[in-house]
Amino acid sequence: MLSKKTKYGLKALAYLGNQKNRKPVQISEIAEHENISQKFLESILLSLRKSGFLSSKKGKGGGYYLLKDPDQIYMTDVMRVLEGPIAMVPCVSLNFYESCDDCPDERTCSVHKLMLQVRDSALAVYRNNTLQDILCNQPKDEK
Amino acid sequence: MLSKKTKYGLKALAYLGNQKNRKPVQISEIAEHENISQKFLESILLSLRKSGFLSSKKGKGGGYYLLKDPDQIYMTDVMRVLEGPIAMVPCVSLNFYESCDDCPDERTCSVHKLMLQVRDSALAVYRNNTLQDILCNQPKDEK
DNA sequence: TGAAAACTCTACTAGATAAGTAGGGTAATA
DNA sequence: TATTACCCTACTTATCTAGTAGAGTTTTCA
Repeated sequence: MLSKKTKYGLKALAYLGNQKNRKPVQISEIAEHENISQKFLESILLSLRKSGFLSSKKGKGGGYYLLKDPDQIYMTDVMRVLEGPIAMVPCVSLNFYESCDDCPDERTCSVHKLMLQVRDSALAVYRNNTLQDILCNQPKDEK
Repeated sequence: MLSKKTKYGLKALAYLGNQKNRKPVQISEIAEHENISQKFLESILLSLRKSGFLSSKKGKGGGYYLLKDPDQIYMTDVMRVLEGPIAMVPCVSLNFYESCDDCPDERTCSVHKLMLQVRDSALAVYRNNTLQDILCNQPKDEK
């Protein structure tokens, strides 16, 4: 299952991506618009900021804004920060590899064989989508 | 993450699939060979039996055995029984659909848009794999 | 027949994780 | 300089996972 953290994080990113300009948007505005607990959203935006997707401005008129254009923000990176490993088992993870302590040989492991394919297919989707691709306001000037 | 239940269930199915004949195999044998707690495995095999993948024989010389040939056991069905919905959010689930209470419109939801693709890609993998495909002893007579 | 082998079922539990809550602190801006 | 709004830590509640415990039932073989 997708965690609420990931779900809310994606929605917040999309909300920021849908802004006409890159003026800071207050947490309270995002929280209200997307039906998210404000305090919970704070912690999520914080981790997105620490990972380099967002920046923030303090004081009156402050808030969060995207650091990059939506078409430069890949879902692969977003998902790894919000949800963690893309693989369903550590023994097929690219970035978080760990061997299974109960499995004598990965090469003959049925689970490994299946999960490797699942990981590759998920990865293909995430690599093929940027934030731009999942916005509702698609730009009119398509390439 | 893949639950241990699913992992063990897949391993047990693969173990049975790798048997030369379809004689019943004892729980204890599977548990020992695959490093699984016997009691936990019991409950997993029970649910696989109730779902029609396995049958069991009681008494001396009893055990579990596959009801169908490995190439007739689809991962789509196995995963749904062991792990539950294949979709990462209920609003894109084929068999366990539920609308999100916090989302005003699925058609403009970024999360929906992305997770729909993820579901489809995972589904494609599971539909394309039977138990036969993930065994280590592939039959020599390929079609 | 009867005892042992082996599955069946219910109930309980420790530990981890998710999802939030609470509340004070700090920095920036009008 | 007061207000706005981000920043951070600690705590809590609920749910789920991965078992554990133990008694019960059925079947088979000697």
